[in-house]
Amino acid sequence: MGKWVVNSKSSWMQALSVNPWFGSVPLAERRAMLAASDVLPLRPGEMLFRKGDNGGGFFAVLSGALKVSTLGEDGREGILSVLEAGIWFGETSHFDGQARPHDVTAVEETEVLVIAPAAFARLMRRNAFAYAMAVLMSVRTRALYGLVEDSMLRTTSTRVARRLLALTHGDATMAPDARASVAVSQEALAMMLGITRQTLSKELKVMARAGVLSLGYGRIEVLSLADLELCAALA
Amino acid sequence: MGKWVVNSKSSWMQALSVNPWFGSVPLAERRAMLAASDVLPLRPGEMLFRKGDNGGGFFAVLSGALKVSTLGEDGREGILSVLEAGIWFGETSHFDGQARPHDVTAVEETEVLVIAPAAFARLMRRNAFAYAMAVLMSVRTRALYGLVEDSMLRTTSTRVARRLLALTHGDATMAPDARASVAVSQEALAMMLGITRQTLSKELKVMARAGVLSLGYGRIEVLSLADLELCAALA
DNA sequence: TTGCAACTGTCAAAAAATTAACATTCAAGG
DNA sequence: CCTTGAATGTTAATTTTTTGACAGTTGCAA
Repeated sequence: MGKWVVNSKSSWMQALSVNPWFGSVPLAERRAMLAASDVLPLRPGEMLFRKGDNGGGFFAVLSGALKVSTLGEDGREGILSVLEAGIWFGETSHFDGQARPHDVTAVEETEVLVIAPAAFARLMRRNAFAYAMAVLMSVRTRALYGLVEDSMLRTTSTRVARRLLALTHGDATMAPDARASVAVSQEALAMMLGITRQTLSKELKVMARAGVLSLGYGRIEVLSLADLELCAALA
Repeated sequence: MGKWVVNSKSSWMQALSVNPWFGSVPLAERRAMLAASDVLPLRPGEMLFRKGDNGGGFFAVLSGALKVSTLGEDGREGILSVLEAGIWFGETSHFDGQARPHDVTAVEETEVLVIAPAAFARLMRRNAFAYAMAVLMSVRTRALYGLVEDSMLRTTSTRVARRLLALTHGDATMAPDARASVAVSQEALAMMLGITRQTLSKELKVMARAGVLSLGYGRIEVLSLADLELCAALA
């Protein structure tokens, strides 16, 4: 393995370790993970895997972004989450042996780190890695419970605010600091919430008029994080 | 440890092993789990833990049933799942160190097996146990993804059919064979779906008129499992 | 710079769910 | 056997969301 490969792998270590989960994994395991991984480039629109595919690879986003989505019988698309740099995903199928539950598609020029099933199985024999995987899944589980709760007992406006808040924090399993501007179309945000663009537009307008947000073309600026948190908390 | 305790622990082994997940855990781990556990009896309405509680115990239902629920800000209650004999639960908080995300309440006379946090941590040092926990969580994750998808891109009638189907199969993480009769009030079922009793009643009536179900007092009979599966599949 | 595709804003009609109210039916205990 | 609390059945009015339609904007690329 040449110098350059080693160099780039150590720079991934830095970049990936900003993710709180990966950063909390013991260094020895992190090194073992990177040693077992390959890089896969994806063009915008290219699918990493499809719903129903078999095989238990485990992935991390090095750069770019992907969407996790499913198509309903009627053709409507639901976006379950957006995977950004630093996020690890795809472990579920390895453990339960079932097919992949959704489509995962690059939404821009993207590089993905791949740990092949055999390498993953080998890593799982290390107790610290197995523990780390359990921790990763517990975080995912909690996030999913949140989504289920949202749909069961929160109003549309609250759910909009909560989802926006999640996007400012980087969404998905884990990620750090908040950003003021979210690059997402209203169409896409509506798909994440399982509502129509028109309904979302109306809710966003209300918050914009209240001075919480500013709406742009394909992006939403958060003017007051505190106010947004208030919107997310009240109903 | 006296003869009777040992006897009852071995009978639990039998009873608990009908759960596909627990049954698939290596026997040595199962024995270690039971050796590390205690029994906790609960009266109807008694809470095992509350949303916000701290501590990472791990539990199994020996007999009876519990509900997993949360109260919205407005006081409406959402039932996330029903835990019946053989189901293991409560592992999430152990791994992410966060507070319990919901209330868990006995709905009838219930016995719960408890593995205390310290014992759980000890078990986690065994690789086979850690692997088993990862498998358990992967199943839970998949079930949760299903719920999220349902709320995003399925019609109410389909969701009713799917939830009923889940109940006939024992619901929750895992459980075996289908039963023809589900002992649940329409009120409770509506709470599981996040809809009102009236809306549910209307949907059930439609299916009853179609000969798929028969509605009783506090129970729903599935007349044709095949037809119910059809209802669950079409929209 | 012009054309175009993608995105946002808005409206009205239709569909769906909630709220509130009330009658009826069931089953368990006295 | 009868009372009573709990559960179901049903309706009308209201609210919310969807559907479908169309005009106005934006940003990119020819």
